[in-house]
Amino acid sequence: MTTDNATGVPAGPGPTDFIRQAVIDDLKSGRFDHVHTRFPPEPNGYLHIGHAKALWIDYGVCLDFDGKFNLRFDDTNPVKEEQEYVDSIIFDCRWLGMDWEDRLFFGSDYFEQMYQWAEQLVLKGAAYVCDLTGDQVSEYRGTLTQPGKNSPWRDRGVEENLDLFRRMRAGEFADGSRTLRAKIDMASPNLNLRDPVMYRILHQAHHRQGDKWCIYPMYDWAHGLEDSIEGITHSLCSLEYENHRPLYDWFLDQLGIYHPRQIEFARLNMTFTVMSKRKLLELVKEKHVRGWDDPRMPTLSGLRRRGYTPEAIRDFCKRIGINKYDSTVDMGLLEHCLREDLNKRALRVMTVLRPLKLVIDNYPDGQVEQMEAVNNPEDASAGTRQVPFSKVLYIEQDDFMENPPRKFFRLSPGREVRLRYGYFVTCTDVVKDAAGNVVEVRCTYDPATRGGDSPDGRKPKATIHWVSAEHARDVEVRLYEPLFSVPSPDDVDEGKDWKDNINPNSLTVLSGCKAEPTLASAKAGDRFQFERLGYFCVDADSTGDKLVFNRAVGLRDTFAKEMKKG
RNA sequence: UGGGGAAUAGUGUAACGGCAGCACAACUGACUCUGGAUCAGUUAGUCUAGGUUCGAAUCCUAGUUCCCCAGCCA
Repeated sequence: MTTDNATGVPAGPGPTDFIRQAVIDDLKSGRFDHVHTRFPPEPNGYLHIGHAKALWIDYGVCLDFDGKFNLRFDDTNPVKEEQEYVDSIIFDCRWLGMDWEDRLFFGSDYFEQMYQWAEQLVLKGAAYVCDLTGDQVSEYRGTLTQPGKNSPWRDRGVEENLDLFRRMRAGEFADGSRTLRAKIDMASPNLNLRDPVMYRILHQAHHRQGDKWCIYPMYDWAHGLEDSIEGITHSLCSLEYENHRPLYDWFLDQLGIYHPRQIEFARLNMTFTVMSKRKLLELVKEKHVRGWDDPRMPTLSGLRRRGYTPEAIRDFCKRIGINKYDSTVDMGLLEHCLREDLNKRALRVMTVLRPLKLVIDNYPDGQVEQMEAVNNPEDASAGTRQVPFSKVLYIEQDDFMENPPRKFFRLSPGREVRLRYGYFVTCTDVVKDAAGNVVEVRCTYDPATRGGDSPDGRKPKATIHWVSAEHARDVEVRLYEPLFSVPSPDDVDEGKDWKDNINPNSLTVLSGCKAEPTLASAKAGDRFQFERLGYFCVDADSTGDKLVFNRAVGLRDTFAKEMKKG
């Protein structure tokens, strides 16, 4: 971050996006003398990676300008909102590293103040009670190209409006029978300004306010007031609210109260997933996934369970930038961020996913040697560990081919490879079952290559991982592919819908995987690199005697790419 | 056919009238006890047409395309 010496205004790190530029302008012009942002989730679903982007913008701007940041629930609709969501959102925000100090707020806590302000608008003739039904309201609203017409109740007297509004609050009227509306302009080309509803009647208990209210404020009325009450300077939100900004401003101006500035940015889209809470809810409810925290979900809880780190997600948010047009970020970028983070931090361990028995004929029966293995080649301080080696091992089925193609460097009859941190072994024979499948590989080893180096400088073309059969721990491994089989699940032909694009093979469960004994002490949430395979995270389904791993992301695999090319 | 926004390599972004740069992806090669990591390199872009200017991604005009708005959702 650089500082403009003339004004003392911090200019933000690196390139300045249009939001930070606007903040700088406001600080310079004196419109605001400090920065205070907020993240205003509605507790009607779990946070996803798109929220992480918004969170990072809100919180990041606060950080860059040495300001303050509030976490505020926009809980104005009791029909959809639940405490479960409040709890998960708070947890996710903390996990991502957000700090709101003691400023955790709920829009619903301001209901009384909002009500008083509404009476004020009624008193000055800027709001009225309307008896139109829902259908009538939309009929009177007009269309995109035709102006609306005034409600017959638009010119009620102030006294009558006040009386009716108070009786709405008192619970005298049925749901949907009346609304409080702002008196603006039924002919406005901006439909949001055609006498928008401020309050609707909803005899519904609120997750936080209980039965205290039976009228609930609409978003447009409530949001600016919440921002104003909290002294927010910059109210950052997504693009679809651009059309609402005139209304945001109108309410604040009518009331003559503190007036924050709303600035809009584009929400995040990502390939191979969907990002609407409605669709994510549908995936959960219809059991296409196991829950909001299914590792295939783009929710923060899903990503966490999958093995994502908050650092990787924050890095991703920094890299994608901020803009005002629709764009779709490549899922590969998120994966890259995780690999980059975990490469530096994850302990390496050897696990065989699809075991193939390898017997070393000339290795003494019953002998066990402890081989020293490096825990993290990227971090010397991670140290080393001992891995048991013996006559019977498991190797990866993919690491052996009886009739290898040209570019296959791994084990095949007559060929020598290095067993990582072990010995060089040469395949001498194979054992097949009745169906002709290779079920066992026979080898000889070179005792002079202990630890993986040959005194004569011989260098095998491949190094493969292994686990000692006698010492192996059986584990379950869950492999994930994208939840959708196409990059843009929402692009569908007539008659099809986004759910037709669900990838039927998004989950592969492998049981009987063989892990080195080091893993015995792993706890849920621990992340490892399984050498040559990828990064894996211990799932919460693990029990004392059975470990379950999720593959967070595979290692880059240039061999697989080569094979694909043929 | 109203109003509000927006267009830069395959993708995501930077350049604020002065050499179109970065990242991801892809592709080469080097190195490697992970076909990982790392390192070096290559490919590839200003929506279109005019105009202003010594000079335009940037300013102006016209057009094209895309997104948002007709909830008593947020």
